[in-house]
Amino acid sequence: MKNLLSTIKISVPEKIFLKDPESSDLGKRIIGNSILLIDEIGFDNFTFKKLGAKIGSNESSIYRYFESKHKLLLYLTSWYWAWIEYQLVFSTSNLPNPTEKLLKAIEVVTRTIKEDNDFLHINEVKLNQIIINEYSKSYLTKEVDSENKEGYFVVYKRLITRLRDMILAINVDYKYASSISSTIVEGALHQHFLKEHFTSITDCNETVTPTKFFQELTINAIKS
Amino acid sequence: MKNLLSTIKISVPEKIFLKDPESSDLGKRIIGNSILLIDEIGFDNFTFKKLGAKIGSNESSIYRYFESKHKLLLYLTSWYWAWIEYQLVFSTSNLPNPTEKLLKAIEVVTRTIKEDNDFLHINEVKLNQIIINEYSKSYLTKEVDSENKEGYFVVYKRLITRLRDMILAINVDYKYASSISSTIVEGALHQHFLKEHFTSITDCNETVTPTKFFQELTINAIKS
DNA sequence: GCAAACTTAATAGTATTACTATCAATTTTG
DNA sequence: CAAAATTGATAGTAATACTATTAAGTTTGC
Repeated sequence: MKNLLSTIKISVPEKIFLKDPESSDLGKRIIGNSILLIDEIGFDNFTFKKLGAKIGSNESSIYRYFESKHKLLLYLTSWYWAWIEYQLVFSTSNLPNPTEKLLKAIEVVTRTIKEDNDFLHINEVKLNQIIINEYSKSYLTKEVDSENKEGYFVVYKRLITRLRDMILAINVDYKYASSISSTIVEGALHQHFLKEHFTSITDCNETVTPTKFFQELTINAIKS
Repeated sequence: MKNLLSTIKISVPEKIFLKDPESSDLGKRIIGNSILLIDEIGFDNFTFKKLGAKIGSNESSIYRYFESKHKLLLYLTSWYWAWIEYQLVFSTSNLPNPTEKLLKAIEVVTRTIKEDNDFLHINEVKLNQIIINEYSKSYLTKEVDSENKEGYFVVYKRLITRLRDMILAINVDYKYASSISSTIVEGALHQHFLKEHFTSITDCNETVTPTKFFQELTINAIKS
């Protein structure tokens, strides 16, 4: 994965940022260090002032890239889902068997991220933690409908749609292909959260993975 | 449901509040109007100052009931899940068939709340909307582990556990009874959110319910 | 019936947040 | 090399999320 990915650029909807953080050194430091800082203190406690201090830059400079910390979160989440989408497309493209394809796709969207080496300035392991802990906050807002119209959630929706199409390729008559796809992606994040904080209401742990759970669940759902 | 429920008191963990809001007229107005206000402007924009203005009382008086707006959200969510738990126990208690019991339980935890009349000062329809839009924010915090230890999430966890036991009563060998239970409850909230805001990634709408989706999903999962 | 205890309201104050605006210094580029 | 763009520094604002104090009103217990 390493070499291939490092040559492509993950594409995030342009309206999310004021100035593309990939276009400068400061921009990359903003992205790279915001991941470290949000992972460390949580999105609620995260401020541009603290980030400025961490990267030896000024609050006002960061505001030239993102108009708010909410937009920065939208950037990070879009980047993450675009990265997952790339892996999904890449790792399923040469599988001829539709069921194998689906199982692989479920693995890609539900697995724990264990290594970070694809992109120099981005720690994918910590970004994955941020997605688990903060993703819901990006859409659970009063502005969700207008932001959805602006296209801030296209990447996420496209990922769910790809998964749905793989399910329909196995069984066109399954009535809940969209709902099960959104349940797999959101549900996997939730199971990862539960195994870290509410162990009594999940079966997932170091040995039992959300991947296995959702693979079985999906196969049983669509094959009957 | 009406008469029976209005005579009982929904019990919320005591540590959540400084002074029991059920114990005074002001307390009830705080609860009742916070539901209306949070539903109207969203939890992020909600402040005790605005609530004070709405109920013709003072910010500082509200702080004597709850030490923060976060604690108030924990109160509302605990109250909601305790209310759902009551309905679950009550409406399944006299069903002899374990599968019928489970299907009824899934219905109770996934259905849309349509009427509010059980409790005088609480609008259950709007409270349900708050749970859909804000529940995740109550636990997606850096304080989740210490607050979990304090018992702030016991009601929710007990509800999931009850559902799990009904699944195990049908099939003791099903390996993911806890995970599917937590997926049903969290997933249903998510599907309700999607049908309001991201219609392209759900099959649920006015005619297709999350209830039917999760009932089928669960039956297929545990019976194979 | 009245004092003590408690509850509520009003006011003021604090540190922090989430920005915006301005201007100067530095770097890039055409 | 001059113009344009980028960054840094400083200052300022309205709002947030509280805490503290005091006074007025209400409830209660003997």
